[in-house]
Amino acid sequence: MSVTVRRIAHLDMDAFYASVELLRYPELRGKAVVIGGGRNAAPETLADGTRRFARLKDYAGRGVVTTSTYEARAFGVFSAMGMMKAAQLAPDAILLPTDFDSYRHYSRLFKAEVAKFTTRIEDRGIDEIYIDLTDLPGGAADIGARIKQAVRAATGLTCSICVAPNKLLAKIGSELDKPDGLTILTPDDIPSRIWPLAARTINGIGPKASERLATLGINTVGDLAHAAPDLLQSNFGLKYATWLTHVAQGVDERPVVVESEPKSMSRETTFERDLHPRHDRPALSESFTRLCVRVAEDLQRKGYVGHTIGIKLRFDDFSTVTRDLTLPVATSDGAAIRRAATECLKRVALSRKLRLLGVRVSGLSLASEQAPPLPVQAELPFTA
DNA sequence: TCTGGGGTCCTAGGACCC
DNA sequence: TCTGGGGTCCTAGGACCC
Repeated sequence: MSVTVRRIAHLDMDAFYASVELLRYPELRGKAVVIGGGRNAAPETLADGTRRFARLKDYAGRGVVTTSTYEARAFGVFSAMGMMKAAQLAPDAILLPTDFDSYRHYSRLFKAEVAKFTTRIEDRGIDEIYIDLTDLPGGAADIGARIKQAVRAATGLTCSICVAPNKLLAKIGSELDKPDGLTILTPDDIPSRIWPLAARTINGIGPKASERLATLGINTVGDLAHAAPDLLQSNFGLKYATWLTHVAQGVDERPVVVESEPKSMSRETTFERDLHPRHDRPALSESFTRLCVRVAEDLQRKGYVGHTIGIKLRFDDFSTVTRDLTLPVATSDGAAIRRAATECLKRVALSRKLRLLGVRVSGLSLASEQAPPLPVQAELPFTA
């Protein structure tokens, strides 16, 4: 019996959004730069051709940091942090608005470059991919170096790559030598390079699970590797406990998934101020319609219909509720989505101000593969 | 000066069907 | 007259990821 050892790479662009912005504004290289917030953060070009940038301390609003440069991270400013909190830590950091069109452009560029090596690529979002190198000739370090070089030549951007026997280890490894890293991990490296890391660094162990683990005295991956299976099972359930045991040993059999279909599409918005369900009804109603229209446009543009319509509400105390309704026929029509979403809305007690409103369509299928509508069934009379 | 927006997957109870 | 079991769909919530 022979088992093929896979060679899986994880490629992660370094501080991706911030790095794209530095291509456009090279004068910001070496400075603390934070990406986030809205239109008003756009730099202004002065009469002498120099640009004036907004500062983090000028920001007011409810946004979060999307990305920051390594210089800004030195101040403790990281992704997902509230902008107002970030402004306290680094008031003089440069603030730039997010420009998703640019990031998508560079995302396509780097993925196209990697696709010249192999099409065995799993898309993991705008700035990272898994690559199955198993069938490529040559050494892992050599292939990794050539991919990095190609990405850099095509985009001017650096990335970090790890080649490992599976996705779990490759993902962890790509963080180990960031930025511009190239890491090779083998099973022999697990005790020395993986076990010292915080359990939280494993993809799938989030804030809740790591906190729970900490109460059990499990802080590192090594602690997890040596934990009693019974202890894990009684705290996390059989399925998650089994998974924890495997990942601590570096075991992960998940394949690189090259193609997948979307399961849901949604649009949501956080209001600049909390809205009162009655007093602000016109504004809420307009926002609600707009979300339905936008999600309908998304579906139509991508050629999907969905048969479950859902809403999401977040209240001023940050509590969140969802409601959904499954329709007999899948749709991508804005008015139909709005009608179903309105039915969902009727099932929520609106006793608090609203912070967020969202609309989601799930149970997607390709519009082109839809069954033709059923003929209208003649109503059968009751027979005596 | 708390906490975005777009997703996936899992769990769990109840309805409903065979 | 006392209580099957398996399967799937629907709904709500939550953890987690980028």
